[in-house]
Parts: sequence; C-alpha cells; structure tokens
Amino acid sequence: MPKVVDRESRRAEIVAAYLRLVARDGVESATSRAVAAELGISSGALWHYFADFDEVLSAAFRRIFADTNRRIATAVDHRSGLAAAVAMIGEILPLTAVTHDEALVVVGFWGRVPFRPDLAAFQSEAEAVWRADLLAHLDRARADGHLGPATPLDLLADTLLVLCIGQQVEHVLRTDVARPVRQWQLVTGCLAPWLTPAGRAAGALPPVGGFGPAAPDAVAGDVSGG
Amino acid sequence: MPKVVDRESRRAEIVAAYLRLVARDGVESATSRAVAAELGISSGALWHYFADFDEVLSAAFRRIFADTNRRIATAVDHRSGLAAAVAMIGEILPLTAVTHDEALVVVGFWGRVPFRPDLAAFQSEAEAVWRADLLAHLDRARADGHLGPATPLDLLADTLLVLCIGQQVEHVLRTDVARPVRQWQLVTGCLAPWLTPAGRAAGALPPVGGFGPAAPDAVAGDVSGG
DNA sequence: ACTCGCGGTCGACCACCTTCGGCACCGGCT
DNA sequence: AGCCGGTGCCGAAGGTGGTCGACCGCGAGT
Repeated sequence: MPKVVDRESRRAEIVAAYLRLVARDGVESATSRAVAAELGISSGALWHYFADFDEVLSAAFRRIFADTNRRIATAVDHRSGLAAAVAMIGEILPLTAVTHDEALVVVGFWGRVPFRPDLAAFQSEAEAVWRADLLAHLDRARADGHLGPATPLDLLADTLLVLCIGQQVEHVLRTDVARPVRQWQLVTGCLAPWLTPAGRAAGALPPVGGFGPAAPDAVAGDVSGG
Repeated sequence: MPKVVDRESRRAEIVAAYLRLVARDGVESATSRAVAAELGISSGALWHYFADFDEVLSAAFRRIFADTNRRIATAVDHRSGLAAAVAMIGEILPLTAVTHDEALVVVGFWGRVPFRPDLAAFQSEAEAVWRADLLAHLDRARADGHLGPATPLDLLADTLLVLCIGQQVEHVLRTDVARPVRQWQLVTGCLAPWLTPAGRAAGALPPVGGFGPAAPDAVAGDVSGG
C-alpha cells in the first residue's frame, strides 16, 4: 500500500495550527487557507482530514475540552470535596490568558451550532462530564460537612456550570462582570449560602457579605490586583 | 429636493426582514442577498442604510433588546419588588418560541463580537440597564421584607443576569438545563437562600429542596401558582 | 521493477459581502 | 414646461473564503 501518514496526528497538527492562528491573529483571520499556509500545505489538503471547516472547529472545541480537563486534573490534584470543586471551576472560568483564546473559539463555536445540530452534541457531552464530576465533589463536600445537609447539590452544580458558560460570554464581551475578581465573587456567592462554618474555613471562600479579591491561589494565579 | 424615504423606517424594515428570515429559514440562510430578496430590492441597496452586514446584525441585536424591554415592561406592569424581578427574568430567559429565535441571533452575534470590538458596547449597555432595573427590584424586595436584610443584592443581580446569558447559550445548544422548568429552578435556586417566609409566600417560588414542574405558564405573567 | 492508491497540489467553482458606475426618478427652480 | 441636482436603486464586478475534482508523485507491497 502507498504512503501512509498518521491521520490522527495530522488532524491534531491542523487543529493546533488553527488555535495558534486564533491566538495570534484573532478568530477572523483563522481561515482554512490561513491554516493551510501556517502548515505549509495547500488548502485542499485539509479536506483529506476534515470534511469541512466546521469539523475543524468541532475538533478544536474537543481539543479545548481535553486541555481544560487536563488542567482540571492538575488543579484538582489530590484535593477533594469543596476544594476540588473550587479548583475545577477555576479552570473552567475564563480567568487567564490561556483561557482567553479558548473562550473566543468556544463562543464562536456556539454561534455556529444553531445550523449544525450535530455540533451541539459535544457541548452537551462536555457539560455532562463536568456536571458529574462537580456533583461528586459537591457531594463529597457535603459529606465532609463543608456544605450544609440541605444543600441542593444537583441544582448547585447546574447553576455553577451555567454560570461558567455565561462567564465565557461575558468575558468575550469584556463586560465588567468578567473581571476575575467578580467571576469568583459570583461563584462564591452561589456557594456561600450553603457553606457551613467548617466549609468557609476549608474552602477559603470569603464570607457572604464581604467579597474581597480572594481567589483560590492554585487556580487563577494572579487576581491580586482587584 | 429629490425623493426622500424615511431612512429610519427603511432600516427597521431591513432588520425586520432579517429577523423574519432567521425565524423562517434559520440563521445560515439569512444572508444579505436573502434579506434583499425578501424585501424585493437588490442587495446593493442594503448598503445605503447599513455600512456592512455586521451593522445589520448589530441593529437586529438592538431591536431584540428593545423588544425584550417592551415585553419586560408589559410583564412587570404594576408589579414591584420580588414579583417584578421574577417577571423581568422571565422575559429575558429563552423560554418561549419568540425568545428562541432571538437566542439564535443573539448567540450568533456574540460569536462575531471578538473581532468587532465596537459591537460589544451594546451588550454591555443592555446588561447595565437590566442590572440597574433588576437591582432596583431586588432592593425593593428587600425593603418589602421579601428578601433577607443580609441579601447581597449587587451580587445576586449579577448572578441572575449571567445565569440568563448562560441560559441563552444552553438553549441554543439544546442542553437539558435549557428546559424551561430547569431554567426556573436555577433562578429560584439562586433566590431561595435569601427569601424570607414572606418572600416565599409573595413570590410563590418553590421551596429550596423540592422543585416541581412549576414553570410560570405565561412566561412570567402568573407566578402565583406555586 | 511495476503498480496501485494515498497524500498532496493546483486551479476552478460557488456563495458570500462589498463596492462602484450608472440609470431613474423626484423635487424645486427658472 | 423644461432643466437641474441630488437621491434611491440596480446590477455587474471585485475580493475573499470554503469546497471540489483532475492531476501528479511517491512509496509500500508484489
């Protein structure tokens, strides 16, 4: 049989080139031709590996999801319960330069979903995974006595995730709420009513009333400004 | 002087045609040519009224914002405080067929914002307006004794709005959380911890633990069912 | 060495947004 | 009435981006 390339790694290269372009030149410059040029191949070659450009977008989305999961794994590390939940959210929220570019891609992706129903599946899948993980952490937090026994875990998990989605949008729009400090305040504000005193101590979450610039250190790095 | 058309109403016609097309044929079919054809004019004529297609999008966004505000005004009517806040949120959330199409347009709009910084201004403006109104309603609700005195109004308002934004996305993606019942559950879940017994009675919000299928039927009109 | 087929190039096609030169028309002016 | 000037509008052309298909070349298997 003839020449054989590793199709999977080639696809990965293409996706990487796309994300590189987005980060460097912005979403609008990341066209199929630009991606091909970035890789030093002709644009037609792309279609040996992807059916169309939306499939590239879809793959980029998956790649971002995987990256985020990797970051989550690192951030959560050996933590569990409330700390794990907070660390996890810290990796999903668009707090850093890395996640900034990702937010651009992701929000643009969402915009394309309406007329590509198949694309929606991934977001659902991603959310289902995160939801399950987050729920497990919250459940553990309740078992730890960090969250009150009456805490509606299910609802809390969904709320936090939808909040994260909303924050992606806010971040793209450069709204005031998208400031890292504020992002954390919203998260802690959702958790606060359910925290036990032990939870407040353990999670290092600011008390309900006073929301300082107290971001969990392991997560966002520097939020110290605000 | 020569023939004069009402430029403003012409612009409105174009925007209306665009939104009609989106509702009928989907976002991807709503091209500049299609809009022109819908109006029975040539595509070139559009650019006498808009600098480019993004400006049409922008105008459509503004139109949707205005429509939503009109609906909010109707829904809020003579209500105030907690009921007004809930009614307001009910008009922002993508709960009905009307808001469905709007969500498609809006989410697509957000996707285009990253490389059109000027477009972001409107979303910021819209959010600022809603934030102020919502805050006023919540403030009144606290004064009414429907929300506890320690309620972090500022934070609550932001949280609810970001939640609404997130729900738009979820709705476009047809996630499970986007079900109307669930949407309401997230909202009430955020409010619940701060409600006083009087507030629970007045707002007819389901108790924290048990979330029935209590979606206000007329979107926000009648929340009194319980 | 031959061959078959994959990976790639190149150019063409189509749809889109946008521009532009020109025509048609209308209101006022002479 | 007949001429202007300016505006509304058309439709062709330009530029760009996604996608397809005809062709080439290399390299693994025979």
